[in-house]
Amino acid sequence: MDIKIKNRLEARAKIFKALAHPSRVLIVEELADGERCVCDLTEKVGADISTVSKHLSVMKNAGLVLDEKRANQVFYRLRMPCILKFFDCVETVLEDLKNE
Amino acid sequence: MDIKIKNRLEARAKIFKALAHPSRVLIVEELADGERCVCDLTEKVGADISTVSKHLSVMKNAGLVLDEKRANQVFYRLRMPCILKFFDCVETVLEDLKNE
DNA sequence: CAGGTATTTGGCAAAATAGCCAAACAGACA
DNA sequence: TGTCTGTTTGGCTATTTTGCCAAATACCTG
Repeated sequence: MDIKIKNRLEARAKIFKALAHPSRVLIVEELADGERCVCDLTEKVGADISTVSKHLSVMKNAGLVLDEKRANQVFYRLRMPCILKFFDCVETVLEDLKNE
Repeated sequence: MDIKIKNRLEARAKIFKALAHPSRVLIVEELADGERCVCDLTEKVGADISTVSKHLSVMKNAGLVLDEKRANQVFYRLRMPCILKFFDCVETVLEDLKNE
């Protein structure tokens, strides 16, 4: 397969991968309301802080979130508002599945 | 965490997982043009037909595609047109990343 | 029914991902 | 500087995912 096409497919898949975990979905939902520090997200997710930090790193690496250090806290926020529209679509899919 | 919330997060993550692989991204792109038989998709993807069949099974299980057997071929098609809007959004994300 | 094509399934090995702990780091502030 | 808080990184094991082959299945056609 053409290397260029392959790269494009991998780039797209990387973004979906960054969303393909329940904790990361929760993180996106939280960030939809505005920025959050790692500590807030850790509490919500209910996992070890190192685990949450690694999730955030995956999401940052995929371009889904931005981070900003202020004092000794790091705040994350959604980089792409359109991500939220994904979620509406997913909701539609799920509703549709329920009505079978 | 509330079991209900957990189920919702997992349901959403399942859909993203079904998109989180380069071959499956390619399959969605192909199906955007209309239904395809497994043999067509196998040729495009360039993997073993059993591999492609398993990818399709993941996607079907997540509710992304529908299958229909006609004669001795199985045709797959996108179940949710809004999935394609996902892709537009992803494209925006990628463009944005490029311009850094 | 026999043989052919198209697809799915079982099984296994390789690769990728997840999650915890402990250790390292960074910044604030006495 | 020493210590405290918040975060990231390294390292390890456990789990999940991927992809091939071989075998099973489904349907058509002679």
